[in-house]
Amino acid sequence: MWLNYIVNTYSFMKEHEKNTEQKILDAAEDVFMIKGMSGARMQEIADKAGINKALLHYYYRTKDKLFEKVFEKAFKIFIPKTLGMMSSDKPVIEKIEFFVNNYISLLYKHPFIPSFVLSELNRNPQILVNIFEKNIQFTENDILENFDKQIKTEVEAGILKPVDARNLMVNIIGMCIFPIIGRPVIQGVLFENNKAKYNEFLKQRKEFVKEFIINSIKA
Amino acid sequence: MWLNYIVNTYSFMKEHEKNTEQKILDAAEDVFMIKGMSGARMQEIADKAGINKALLHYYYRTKDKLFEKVFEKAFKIFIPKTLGMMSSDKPVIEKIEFFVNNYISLLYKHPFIPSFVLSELNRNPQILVNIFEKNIQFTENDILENFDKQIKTEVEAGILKPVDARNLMVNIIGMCIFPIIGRPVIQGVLFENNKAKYNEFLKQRKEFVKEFIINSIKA
DNA sequence: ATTTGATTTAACCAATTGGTCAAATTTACG
DNA sequence: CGTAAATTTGACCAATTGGTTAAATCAAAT
Repeated sequence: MWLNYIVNTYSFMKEHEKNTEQKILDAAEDVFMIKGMSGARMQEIADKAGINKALLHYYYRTKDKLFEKVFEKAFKIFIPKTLGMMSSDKPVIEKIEFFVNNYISLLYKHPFIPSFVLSELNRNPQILVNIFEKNIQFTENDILENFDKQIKTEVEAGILKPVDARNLMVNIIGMCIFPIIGRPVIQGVLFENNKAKYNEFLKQRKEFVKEFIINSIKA
Repeated sequence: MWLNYIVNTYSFMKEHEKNTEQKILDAAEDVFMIKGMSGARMQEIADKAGINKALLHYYYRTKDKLFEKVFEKAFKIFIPKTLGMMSSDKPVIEKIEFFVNNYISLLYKHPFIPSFVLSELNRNPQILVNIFEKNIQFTENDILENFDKQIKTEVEAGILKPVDARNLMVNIIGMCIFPIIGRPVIQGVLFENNKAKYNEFLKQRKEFVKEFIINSIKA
């Protein structure tokens, strides 16, 4: 359709109106996210995109290249946003409240990404190195260093108990991410496989986690 | 070798002394754990076990049956032990200290199981239902209910702040498990991909996590 | 209308994969 | 020993998989 180049500019367009490249990427995301790299089939991606398998290879030459695109997109949704949530000049407690709110919302919006990214990364940690090489200057170390100093300042000001920044970060992310990654186990073992109960559980997590952290580190 | 049935009884035996069935199971564990169900190759398992591929199918008829055995073993190492650590009549704080110590040790001993189990479970949650059907009466609900009551008692006794048992469990497990599941990201982003620094980090986690939890829930 | 370049398709291919089978070898046992 | 059962092997197969190719279609500029 010759109108494509106009229509494609807008996000309210429906499936058949998108250009092929985007349709492929969306389909690939769906399939890779659930089946993983080795479980995904090029034919299934083609079917879901409503195109021919040869066309898939016309746009993204190999499975690996397509996978790389999908993985990198998923990875970039999380890591930079995660670190971004930590960089502001709010006091630590407020920063943590902000972080937990936004991070859990992000997880709720993309529930399949964490399991996908972490399991593929466990299977092939080399992917990370490639991403690092491509995106030369990640400022994550500055952010961490900054957070560390801020904590120390507030400890001396008598606002916080002494606490290691890295350990704290791992605690926070672990508490947020585990209910998502471990959904099948949690829903099965803790909630008798009741989907509604699990969702209800998720809804009250934000408040519980925030209170739990603050109780622990407030002086 | 006709001595096999004697030799195999003991655990100090070397690879070539084990019986074929066990050699296969060990090899399958190695391969499935790292490559996952769809990434694993029967040929690789056979090679690693030092046997013929046909022999693999002689002992475990299909890939699915072999996978099921490996998965169930991995799953059973964690879930029952995890719940077991919660069932004692120690006071809550002591119970949590005991749990964190033992759970992190367990994770340290089997670092590939959590990622393997959770990612396969995310890809096919049905597996859980099958396991539940096989092992009819899991007593996890009693244990949870018990833990909940115990907390309420200690809250009324002024020992603990009010805290929901399920949320607390998810927090504890999340904090313990995330450093293992997220190893590539943590090592890469937090520790400049330095293996030694990551290991050092793991070593001090027990103390940090215990203190973090207790600080949070102690009245 | 013709040409040019980008897009799309159907048919095909070589390699891999899970799985089988009949024959050979080894083990257990009378 | 001899023989029956269990174990092990090499050769093989059908299906699947990622990927290719040449031809067809389409959009747009001359």
